[in-house]
Amino acid sequence: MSILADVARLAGVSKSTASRALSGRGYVSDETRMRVEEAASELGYVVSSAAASLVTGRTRNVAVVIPYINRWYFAEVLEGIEASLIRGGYDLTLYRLSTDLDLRRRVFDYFLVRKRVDAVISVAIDLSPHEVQMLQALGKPLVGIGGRIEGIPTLSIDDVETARVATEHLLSLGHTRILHIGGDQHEQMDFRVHSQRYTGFTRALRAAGVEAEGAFRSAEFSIEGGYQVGLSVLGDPRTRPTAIFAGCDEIGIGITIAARQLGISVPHELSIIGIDGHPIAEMLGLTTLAQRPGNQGARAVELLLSQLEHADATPPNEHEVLPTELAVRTSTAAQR
Amino acid sequence: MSILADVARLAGVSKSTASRALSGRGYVSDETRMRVEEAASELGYVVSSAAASLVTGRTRNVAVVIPYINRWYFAEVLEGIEASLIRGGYDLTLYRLSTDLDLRRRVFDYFLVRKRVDAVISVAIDLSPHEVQMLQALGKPLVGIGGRIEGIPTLSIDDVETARVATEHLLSLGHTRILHIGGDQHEQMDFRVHSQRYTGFTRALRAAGVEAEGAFRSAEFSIEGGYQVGLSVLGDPRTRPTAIFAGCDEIGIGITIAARQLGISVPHELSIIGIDGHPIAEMLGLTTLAQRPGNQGARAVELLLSQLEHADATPPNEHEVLPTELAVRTSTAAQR
DNA sequence: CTCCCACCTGGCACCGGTTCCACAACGGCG
DNA sequence: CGCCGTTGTGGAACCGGTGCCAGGTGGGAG
Repeated sequence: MSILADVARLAGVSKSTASRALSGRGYVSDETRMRVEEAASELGYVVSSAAASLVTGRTRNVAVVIPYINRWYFAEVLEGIEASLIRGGYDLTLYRLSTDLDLRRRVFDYFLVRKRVDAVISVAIDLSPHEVQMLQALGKPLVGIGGRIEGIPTLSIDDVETARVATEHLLSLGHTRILHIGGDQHEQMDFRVHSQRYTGFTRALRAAGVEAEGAFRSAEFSIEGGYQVGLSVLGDPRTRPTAIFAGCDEIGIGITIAARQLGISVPHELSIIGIDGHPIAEMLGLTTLAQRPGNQGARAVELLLSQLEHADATPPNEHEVLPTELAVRTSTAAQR
Repeated sequence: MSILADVARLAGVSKSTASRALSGRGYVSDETRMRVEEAASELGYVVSSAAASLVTGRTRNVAVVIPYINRWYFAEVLEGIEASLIRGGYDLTLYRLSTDLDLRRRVFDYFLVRKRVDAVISVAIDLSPHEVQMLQALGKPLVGIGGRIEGIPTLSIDDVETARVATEHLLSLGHTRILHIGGDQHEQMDFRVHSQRYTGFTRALRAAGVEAEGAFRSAEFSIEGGYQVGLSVLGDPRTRPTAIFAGCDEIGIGITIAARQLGISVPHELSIIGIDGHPIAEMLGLTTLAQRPGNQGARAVELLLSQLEHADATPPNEHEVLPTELAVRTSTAAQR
């Protein structure tokens, strides 16, 4: 394991010149630079990032805190973040925060706070003012994905509006017996995504003069969750809705599978719409309001790096609303 | 941002005593330790991991290189790794290696090699001897998941045997027109998982005296991939197989959906078996050979940490075979 | 011709911990 | 009573880079 001093010696220059040559900062003649580079590659030299970050205070490492990995939306966001960071020469340190509050505290108090990371991206986690303040006190830029957080730049889709548009699509097809199968209001994710989508749903119904009472069933935010609730809800033809607005595509997919299993024809007997843009939704012809989680991740990195690269620019502590697009496929049709 | 010297001053002790008190190494009187701890928490002190790892040479950070995030098996492995690492007080730095060879080189040459990580877990990536040697030369313990790698401890299921058992299950039910829908042999993942499962398949057929010629179709390793190939393969009732061995549960799920769509009754007209233990497989009643990817990740961490914690123990450069368990559900039945 | 500036290089202090070593106090044992 | 081992503490040398500053060149402007 060779160190900078070895490289300098082999190249016949001083440590500082070797450092300049390799990092590209400051004046070095082309000839010297080449000699140093040669020496470095001959010795298989690589900088010690610990030493570098000790003196510069920068680690070129970004933390991502995220509640799930094995769910489509989160995995997509993560992939988007990872790809962008690596392209920018940054490492990505992953913290999965479960519902374990104790772990959450540990991650914040112990892991994030050590000067290991330059910045933090939090996905679908509603940071408390105290957590935000703590990270900001450390001078760490912070970007949130999935909902608003006071005082830091965040980005997300407009959940209320997206749900409203989805519901309106069903209403415009003449449906009035519409059921919303969404996430549990109590065990919801941090940003109240569930209740926001529910709000959009009821808002659309009310605007159309349709009764919202009893038009909601909760399900786990997964294909299995949608499937189970789908089976139970679609079983009785007398109480069966003519259209379902699923809180996410995974639920919608589960419902679709349940409907097929029960011999309920989609869209003739039942219309289904979801939110997300999941590839399986496309495969099944599920109408949806598509978002691009990968792009959200990439955008978050972009915001972060711009803060990191020129610290002068005051951070745009704004909430950025990302678009969703209605993709009408074959799971929704006019009410017969 | 307070540093150790501040804490020492506030506690009225020297830097070295403060360091000992906080790290728990060496002699410190209980009373002094308490004073130091108090001072530290009063100042909100946290160690600079850069400074610490500069002198100790340990970073308490493990790299994970993985080809996918948004696939069930990989996400499960990743979750298992993450949970175990955080419990052991280690950070996890994530590198997603796509098929981009250039990126792969960069990750190895540039990212992994900087003294940022203490160890590396490689998931479903067949490291070249050169890559192994490079990491070992840096003294970094290395564990592989998903297949054998010469010279380092690895763990995986026995793909050949698992596929053989799956096929045998179909054979034992009296099926002879069995199709294997698996991954593309050419575009396969690194460990030749696809060809190994194919080998197990043909081996079982041969042992039963069944012709293997033409009994294979390739699909993308995903639900959509299985669905598409399923549609094309199941369309013509005259050439339709009576049983399908899917290369993974995701393919099996896709085939199941395709079969339902075509009105083919499972298991009466078609038996389907997969490999993995995907939750949707369970939901659909898909018979499978279940593995526990999360446990594989946890086990890998265990191997790694034992190497890290007591460097004396020579690494057990062995391949550990993890079990798969036949879970017979409702997608397989005797040939009529 | 002088002055200034852009270019190039080396010396050295520093980042913030860890750890080795020296030293001191104290108790137990022969 | 002297010696030794255990315990407790402080001083100082690191770890391996970065970057400031000083010093030295050479060329163009005044």
